[in-house]
Amino acid sequence: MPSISNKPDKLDSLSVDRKTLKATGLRATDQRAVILDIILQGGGHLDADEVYRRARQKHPLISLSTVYRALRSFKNHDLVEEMHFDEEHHHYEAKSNKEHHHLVCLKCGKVTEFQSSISGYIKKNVPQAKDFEIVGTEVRLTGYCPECRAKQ
Amino acid sequence: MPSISNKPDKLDSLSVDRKTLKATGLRATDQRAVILDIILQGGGHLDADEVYRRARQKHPLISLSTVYRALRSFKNHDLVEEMHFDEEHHHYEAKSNKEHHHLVCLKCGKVTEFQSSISGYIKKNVPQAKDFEIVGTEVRLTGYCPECRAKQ
DNA sequence: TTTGATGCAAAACGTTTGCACCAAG
DNA sequence: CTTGGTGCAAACGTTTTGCATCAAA
Repeated sequence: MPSISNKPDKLDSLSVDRKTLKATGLRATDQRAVILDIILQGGGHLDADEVYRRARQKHPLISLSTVYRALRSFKNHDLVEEMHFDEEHHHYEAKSNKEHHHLVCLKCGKVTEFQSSISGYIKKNVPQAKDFEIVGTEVRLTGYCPECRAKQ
Repeated sequence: MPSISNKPDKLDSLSVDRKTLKATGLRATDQRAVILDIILQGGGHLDADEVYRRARQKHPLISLSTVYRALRSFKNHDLVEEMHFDEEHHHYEAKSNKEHHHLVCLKCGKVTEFQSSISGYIKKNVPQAKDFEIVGTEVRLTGYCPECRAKQ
């Protein structure tokens, strides 16, 4: 029987992250486990600086370049996806098997996910896409979210 | 009767550009006429540096900041659109009234346009988009173009 | 013991800005 | 004349890199 703990599953999820890292062929350092955890638990759409800010709470000595290096490494190993919601930053989210896309509010910046098989629609309806080997579909709708529309 | 010229329509297109600029409320400087011309004739998908390189051929003293300022101004006045094909640069293309999207080859970087009313499809099929006021639809398919697939 | 990961500082990158000047209106 | 546009250099914010050190395997 494992020891009793009143803490949430922080240690557990970090040890899962360690396993994920090893399984992916990366070293299971504290920093990378923390960074991976933040992205997996973080609800997606975090930019590098936000990851850095959250990571420092758990691991105060972590450096920004470690965050960048980890994110790039995770991206290359298909653990996370890099998105481009605005022109200034990259945003990162956990790789998901379900095709989903994003609505970006131009006023408040909020990002809303939705699922839709747009790539299927495109493959069926776009002749130019026939000869292309499509590996990624990024759909980004911009506009104004219900809240911002109401406020104005 | 206008004077005879064996040149192509360079002067003509530049003077059209001047008219466009004035009609838009901008000053018709040589630099801006050249920049606008490059984008209008350039087949789209140029980044700021490429515009700069081409502009220097016609107007050697032009500066990079002038290019950036012109592009921003054109964008704000809806003469051009700013696109995000990759993470590093902005790309600019002439504003078109027809909805079109892009296939980006991950190998050679070539960008292929296609037309498709994806926004219509999304408005019909995505509940989250119902309450959103959509002003822009950017679809970016990544993959490998027929040429690169053949070579490999 | 090997090699990937780290922290720091410095550099690189695309882009923007302050300023004095110029030129279109 | 007025005001928007220009060129230059310097600044900006984000991301990358060189290097010596560290620690996972």
